[in-house]
Amino acid sequence: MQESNRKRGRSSKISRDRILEASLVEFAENGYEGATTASVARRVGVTQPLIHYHFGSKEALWRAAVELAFGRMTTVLQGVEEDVLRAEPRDAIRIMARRFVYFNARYPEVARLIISESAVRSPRLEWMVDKHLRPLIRQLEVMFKSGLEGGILKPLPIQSVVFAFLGAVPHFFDAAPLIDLLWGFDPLSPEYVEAHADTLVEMFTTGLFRTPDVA
Amino acid sequence: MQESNRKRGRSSKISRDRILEASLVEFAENGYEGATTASVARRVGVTQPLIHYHFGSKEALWRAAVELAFGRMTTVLQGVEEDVLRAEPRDAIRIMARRFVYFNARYPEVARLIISESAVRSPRLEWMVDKHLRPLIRQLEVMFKSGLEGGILKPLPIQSVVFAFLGAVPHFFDAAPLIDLLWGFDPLSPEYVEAHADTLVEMFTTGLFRTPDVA
DNA sequence: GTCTATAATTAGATAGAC
DNA sequence: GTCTATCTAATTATAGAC
Repeated sequence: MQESNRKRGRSSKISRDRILEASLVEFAENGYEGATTASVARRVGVTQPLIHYHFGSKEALWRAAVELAFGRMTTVLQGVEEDVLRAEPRDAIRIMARRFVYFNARYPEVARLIISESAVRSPRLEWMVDKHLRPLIRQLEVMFKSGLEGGILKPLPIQSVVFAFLGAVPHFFDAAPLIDLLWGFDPLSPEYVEAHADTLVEMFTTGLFRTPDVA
Repeated sequence: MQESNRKRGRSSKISRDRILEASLVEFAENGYEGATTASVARRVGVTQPLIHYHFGSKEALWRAAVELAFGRMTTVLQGVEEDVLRAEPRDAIRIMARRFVYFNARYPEVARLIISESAVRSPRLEWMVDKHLRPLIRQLEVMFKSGLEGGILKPLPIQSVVFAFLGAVPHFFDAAPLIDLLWGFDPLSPEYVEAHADTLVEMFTTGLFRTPDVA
């Protein structure tokens, strides 16, 4: 730990980290094309060329931000697996879902960063999928299949289930400004995070209908 | 109807419409900041100043694209209401959900355009919410409440339910390039649209678990 | 490691010819 | 209604001082 000059506007030992952190938010909010290195620099309080000193190019900065995002996500997912082993299968799935909700509440930029790149086929998307997303999804598929074989989950196409979940969970958190305008509350505050976790678990496990209503 | 010179690369009576249509896709794919008027012009095959002739500014073009998007959405939602009146309540909800899936498969840009603006509070977002989104959400709330009072739906917080649904449905379609990279199929093709509708209706009404499993 | 200065490119927007 | 030409501001990136 080097105790030095921080919070002085300009100059700081840890400015590389702060640039990286700010870039994650910037890329998540505006997408790759919409993000600017000048805006990242302004968030941190440094000059724009400093970003090139630390990262070389805008694209390299974006890659570093993606690494940071997926690093956080896999950390959380690995923590989940231990709990899963100890729990009754149905509860294991509930625990996993809740963890994913908490993760997205804590780091709403991560899912948003991924989603912002996913509508256009680009070398960036291909790199992100090959290096980070595909392995993660394969892991999810394994867990889903064991749920199927254990007779716990209905035989539904995993691709639809996965994308429904990946769409449903983070949207509540990364649309915080929209939710504030519509209803005047902050979805990132603890009570709403908890409520969203409860609601999603209920919805995805046993549905919205009161009576089972088997067709 | 003026029958004139179309499909000639440059010059066309209906180029205003084609610019508008292309801008909707451009804004949806890249977000407002990431979108460029030059790119819209290139999509259509006209020059960039022509956009300013027809729409005045980039922001006015964006507003026109939003009007187009919400016009399509409300058209579909009004069509739903007639069916709803004729159907058994539980089926009415299923029909509505299916329609929303079909709509998003047909026009994946609409939801994406909304979502791309919803992470940052801006005058644009405020305008979109006041003029278009709030009325639509209020309509949804009315339907949700009647489902509650009819004893059909579980008493869950509507905000979480709405955003889960608004996140889950379109993501499968606007992430088509990502899905192609992961699994090699096109979610916009009819069989996958149908499968996604089936899966979402099943998930949101009676859940993913095979046995009801009431806690 | 961080700055100032600046080059090269691209953005949104206007003027004016056809 | 559409184009060419062009202005100004903003963008990524580099050079060089401290």
